[in-house]
Amino acid sequence: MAKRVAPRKCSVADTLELVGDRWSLLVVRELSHGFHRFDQIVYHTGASRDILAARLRKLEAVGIIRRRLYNEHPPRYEYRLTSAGWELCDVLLTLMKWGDRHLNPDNPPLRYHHSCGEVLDPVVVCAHCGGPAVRGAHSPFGPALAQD
Amino acid sequence: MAKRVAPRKCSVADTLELVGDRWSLLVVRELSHGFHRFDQIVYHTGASRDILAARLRKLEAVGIIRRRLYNEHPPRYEYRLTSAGWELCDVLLTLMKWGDRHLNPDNPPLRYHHSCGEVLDPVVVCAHCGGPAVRGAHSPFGPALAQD
DNA sequence: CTAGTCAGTTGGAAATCCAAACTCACGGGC
DNA sequence: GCCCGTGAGTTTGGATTTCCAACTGACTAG
Repeated sequence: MAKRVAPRKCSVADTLELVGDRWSLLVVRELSHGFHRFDQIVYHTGASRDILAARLRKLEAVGIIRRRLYNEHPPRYEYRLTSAGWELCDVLLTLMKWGDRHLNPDNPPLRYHHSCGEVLDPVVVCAHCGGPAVRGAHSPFGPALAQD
Repeated sequence: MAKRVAPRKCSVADTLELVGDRWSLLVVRELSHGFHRFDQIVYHTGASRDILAARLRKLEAVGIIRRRLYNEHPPRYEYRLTSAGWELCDVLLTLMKWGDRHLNPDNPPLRYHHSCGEVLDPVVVCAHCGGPAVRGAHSPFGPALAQD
């Protein structure tokens, strides 16, 4: 009997397994902005405290954040992005750009200065030629497509 | 009495409101790969049929996909990305890249040829200077930060 | 006439989410 | 000593969402 479903094994799915919920990426956003404490993250994201506690555990378990004791007696922890966590900021930037274009076209709620002096306009390009990634991407290949 | 929470208004949060669940971005992935039909999407994503139906409605309502009748009697629909939907592929590429690096470092399950002839290596850069976006991004500004 | 296709819908159990209250260990003011 | 405030959680009880399998309805192929 044939399998009913065969979810495609792919890195997008694998990554979403870790951060594809309502709050995880917002946690990364807050940490990247320098808010490291539990109550600050609750305040700025709107997540409920129990869910946030669970997400912090999960993100720590998979190596996206690291818990740091900043006070003994009583033990108080704060959270920091690991290098893997910082790399998720690329994802945040593309999400932000999409939202700026399609949901807040008139005044983006948040922008960054870039080290070049301009306001950052993040684009995804091919590392080899510098051309737009999506428009030039074609003919996907790899094990994830073999199963069709 | 001070408000207990004040979720930051930002495009990342707004975008996640639309696609920040377990299945929506996988739907976009499948559509971008040329799978447009309900059963194909069920098969390749693993989403349950009722949830998928609900997500397709939502994605259509917000303008990420478009429903197209391809057969009358019985009415059969297929789904296509709108231009806004295609732009989400940038998000998929950054998610894929992160997953390739951190979850599937040995053999990425999926790659793309790029129009330049190389295998696509997507990077997020500043549109003005071409430098890495994240490393050079600093001093965020805008209404989303005013509330702190 | 039977089996298969296909885009959903339905029903019920299981998991998850949420807001608010509570806990525990402190520090400070009086 | 006693009360209040801070801060990172945990508990609670109820609402919501998700999951899964089975079902529907209108066809088509053999």
